Amino acid sequence: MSLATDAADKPTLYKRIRADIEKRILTGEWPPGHRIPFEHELVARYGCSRMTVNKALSELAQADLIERRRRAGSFVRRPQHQSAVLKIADIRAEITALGRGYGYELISRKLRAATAADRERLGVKKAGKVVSIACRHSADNVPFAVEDRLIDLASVPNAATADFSREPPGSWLLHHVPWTEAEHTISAIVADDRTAEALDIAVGAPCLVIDRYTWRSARTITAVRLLYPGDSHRLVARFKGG
Amino acid sequence: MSLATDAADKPTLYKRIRADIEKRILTGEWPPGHRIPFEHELVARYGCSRMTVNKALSELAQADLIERRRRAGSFVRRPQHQSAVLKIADIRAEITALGRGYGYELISRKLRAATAADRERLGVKKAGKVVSIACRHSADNVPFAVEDRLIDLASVPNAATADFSREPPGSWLLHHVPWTEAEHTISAIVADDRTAEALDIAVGAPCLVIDRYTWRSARTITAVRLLYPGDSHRLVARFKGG
DNA sequence: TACGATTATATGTCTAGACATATAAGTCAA
DNA sequence: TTGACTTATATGTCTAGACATATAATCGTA
Repeated sequence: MSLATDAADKPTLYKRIRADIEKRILTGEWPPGHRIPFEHELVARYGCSRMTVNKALSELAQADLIERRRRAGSFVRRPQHQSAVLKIADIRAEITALGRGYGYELISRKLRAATAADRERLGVKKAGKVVSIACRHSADNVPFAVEDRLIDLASVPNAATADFSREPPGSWLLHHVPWTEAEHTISAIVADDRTAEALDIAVGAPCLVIDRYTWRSARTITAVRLLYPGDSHRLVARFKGG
Repeated sequence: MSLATDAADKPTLYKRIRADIEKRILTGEWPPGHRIPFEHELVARYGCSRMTVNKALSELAQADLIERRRRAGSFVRRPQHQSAVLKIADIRAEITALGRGYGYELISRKLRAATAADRERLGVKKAGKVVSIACRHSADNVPFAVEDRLIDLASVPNAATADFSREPPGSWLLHHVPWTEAEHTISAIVADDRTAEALDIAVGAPCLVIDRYTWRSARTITAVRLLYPGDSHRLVARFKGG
């Protein structure tokens, strides 16, 4: 029988079933489109109840490894190369995680009625007030990134009185705004005069640009543009698991 | 009772429980760290069995929205701003999705014993054979990206005989290699002479660089570097759900 | 042959229990 | 006060059933 052949750390049964199937998919033994055994077959093979194999298969389905179709069975999905998880850390956390000294400097902070450009950038229609912030992050006193941010006060009223001279707006928002969705756009530019000076790099040096729009259930919260020296900063995105 | 008050499309009970909790987290009513009701409390509230609420909570845990701790309860996790889903499409699919004409051109293909540099790039120790490919993708006859790829023949032996003069190696691999993991590193550079010529842009223009390493259960499959004109190409990463 | 109705079946959801297990919290002794 | 021991409890896993439901396959009819 297949019980307890390698039960060194004794994983639970449904996890073993899940791992067994995952392995066959990973090795290519069961290629995309392959129909994996029916629940009742797995029940027979593992000698357990249907709920147990159902739990294993449900998790595989939730992780997009298999697709389940009523009456037809469960099928291996084709790999989705295009989907990767990108970890864009809070800058302060990122720098301290690297064991380097974090520095922050507020360059400007303005409270104003939203201009047409502001409204377009935030994707809102109604007029309202915004806070515009420019600041700089540094690691061991070397410029790390410059930030240009707009906060919609209609969504985050107490940002009007927050003290951004000490706390970076990203960290402040992280701790004061509950749950958010965000969209990041990544591109590359070359440094103009102002950027080059702020980042202490040469004019014409490559910069990585992250534009991030954050909202909560259709309410825009903030729009931010981050500029990093392109030759020293890298973003890592990992596909599926790990 | 709470049954069927808005059962327009009649979602199942466990899904309704999950949605209810998700909503409270999203709105901030239950902030990060908040302990959500115990299973037995939800059982009482919804008048169902524990397995049903357990299924709802398990899925929320699998989606990283909550954290479950034995004896302590289940807690709302803090939003992970840094985690975003980046969709890096197959280039051909991306271009055709834009409604533009896809063009592909093989620049060079070499089969050789892995050099020390190849081995380092692939992250393998043993000597073996590799295929080195350079090619160019274009949209409506305008250069879209240049690709520089290395395939480990120890992992993908039939890549030795694949015809990459017609089919891009990315598409070929997608259809011939079962399931993979990948890591993407995104950075910015300025175009050197060779890159500028290949992409038909000016020397010194910004380029977005994607380095992708693909493997399957610790076996390296391929390493690829993609160079895009930085001012025209953008990567979009969306955070959590949607 | 084409189409509509029927049937068989695999998954979807749910129950009312059970025992296992990690651990927060309380208890007691050094 | 501190550390070791005990206990209570919430989650983790599992069972042996049940009925619901979507749909592939079959059958019958035009």
